[in-house]
Formats: sequence, C-alpha cells, structure tokens
Amino acid sequence: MGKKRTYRHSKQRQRILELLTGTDKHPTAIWVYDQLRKEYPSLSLGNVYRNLNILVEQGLIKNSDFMGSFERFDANVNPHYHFICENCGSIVDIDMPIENELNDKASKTADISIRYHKMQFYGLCSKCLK
Amino acid sequence: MGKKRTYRHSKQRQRILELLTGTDKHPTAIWVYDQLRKEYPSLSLGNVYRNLNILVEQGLIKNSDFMGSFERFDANVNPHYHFICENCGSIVDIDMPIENELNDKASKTADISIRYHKMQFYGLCSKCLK
DNA sequence: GTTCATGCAAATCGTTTGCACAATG
DNA sequence: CATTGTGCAAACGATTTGCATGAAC
Repeated sequence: MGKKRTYRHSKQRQRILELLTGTDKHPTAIWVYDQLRKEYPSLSLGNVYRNLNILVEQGLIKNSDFMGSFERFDANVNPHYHFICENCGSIVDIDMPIENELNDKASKTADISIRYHKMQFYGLCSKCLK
Repeated sequence: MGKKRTYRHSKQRQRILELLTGTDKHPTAIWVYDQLRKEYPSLSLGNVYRNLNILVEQGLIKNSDFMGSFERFDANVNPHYHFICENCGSIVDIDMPIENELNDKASKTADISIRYHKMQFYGLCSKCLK
C-alpha cells in the first residue's frame, strides 16, 4: 500500500512553479526565495524547499542532481563515463571512448565554446538485474 | 604570483591514495575514513577531507562533482542536455536530440541494463567568450 | 473539522576551519 | 627551525524537520 497524499492549492507553490517555468536559468532554492520574498515578505526558506520537493514529486519540475549528496573520489583521472545503478547506487566506470564529436554538435546549438563533457548512464547493475 | 605550496610526505595521505587506487568503487570521504580508522584509530574525518582535497590539487584523484553544491531546479522536464559555463557558472539547456544509441553502446561494455543517460557540456558561454 | 500548508527555529548532515601540538625535511 | 600535517572541536552552509498556527476542502 503506497502512502496516499493529497495536494491542496497553495498560492506560494503556484508562484514558485510560475517562477520556474518563466525562467531559463536553473534556479537554486535561495534564488526562488529571494524572488518570492518580495511578494510574500513572511515567506520562509524552509517552505520554499518543501514546495520545491512537492513539485518534483508531482513531476512538474526536475531536480538536477548528479550522484547524490556526497562527494565521490576517483583515482581514475582519465576522462571516462560513469554508470550509476538506480537500485543500489553503485558507480561503475564505463570503458568506452569519449564521443568528442558531441562537443562540436552541441557547440552549434548556441553561441558557446565547449571544452569537454561528462556523461552518466543510469539503469541496473549486474547484481541488481538478478 | 601564485601561492607556492610544498607537500610533505604523510603516511595517512599515502594510504588514502592507495585505498582509492585499489578500489573500483567511487568512495566517499566517510568510506575512506571508516577503512583507515582500523589502521589509524585516532584518524579524524577532517583530516581525511583535507588529504582528499590535497590529492585532488595534486591531480592524483578526481572529485566527481556536478553543478556545485546547490540543488538546481528546472521546469523543463523533458530530457535534455546541459551546458555549464566554467567561468560564470550559468547553466543553459542544450537543444539537441538525445543520443539514445549511446545507451546501447555503453550497455555492451558491462553486464548492465541502461535506461537513460545525462550529459553536461563544459566551456564558456557567449557572455564570457567576449 | 480533518488534513495539508506555513513560519519559525532548531536540528541534521556533509564539509571546512581554527587552534595547539606533532611530524617532516 | 620553518613549515606542513594532525586531532579535536567548533563553525559553516545547504537542506530538513518538529511544532503550533492558519488555510483549503
């Protein structure tokens, strides 16, 4: 039995979503907080976090994180891609050549100069496949 | 004039590096700490962090971080790649198709099943190019 | 009126730092 | 002996949570 959860309407959450859909930045919680404090002077940062997480739950926004909240250290200093198991969280180096053409391809989509890229694959590792 | 810095030999740092080169995991600081505490019961976590950062400075290990220490929220929930400016830190969505063949290519390098991938390009944005 | 949303402050968690002492070169 | 490394504890910064009150349905 999944926990049931109902969402009520909230002006603050509504405005947070509007702020996010209205910008091409990738805002942090504090940015949202600073913007919205002008309209709701009593707004609390904790509530911004709560609503951002609810919007993620609802699938209305995405949280761009990477490998979780821990720093990870790697003695393999050569450029390489990573695989992250969605079930157990283990991280594996992927032994395939770097696709440098992607840098050129991506450069052409905007007025930017690209030096390198990082890539992470997500799925299930051998252990978790069984 | 860059600040000069000399590194002395330290058994703890030596062992931290050995631990990292001897594993294919991508350890966190606490993992290293727990391993090494068996050998050095008085070891402090703060010192582990200090040494990990020194090893990164020396280019002997890598710190796999992503977009800095802040969570970033994005109302664009469609899969897309990101560009991150190395100078100003701004994040831009990259408007190019997802390279799904890469999932197959990467799957073949190990016994894993891949559902999707993320990619981040790094370089200079239009503002910082000038 | 039951449940969810809010503000506030305190708590939590990963990481960094100040300090006094020990080890290195 | 000048400088770096260490342990310890406190500080830090981003995020979460407990609690009492207010709003939604």
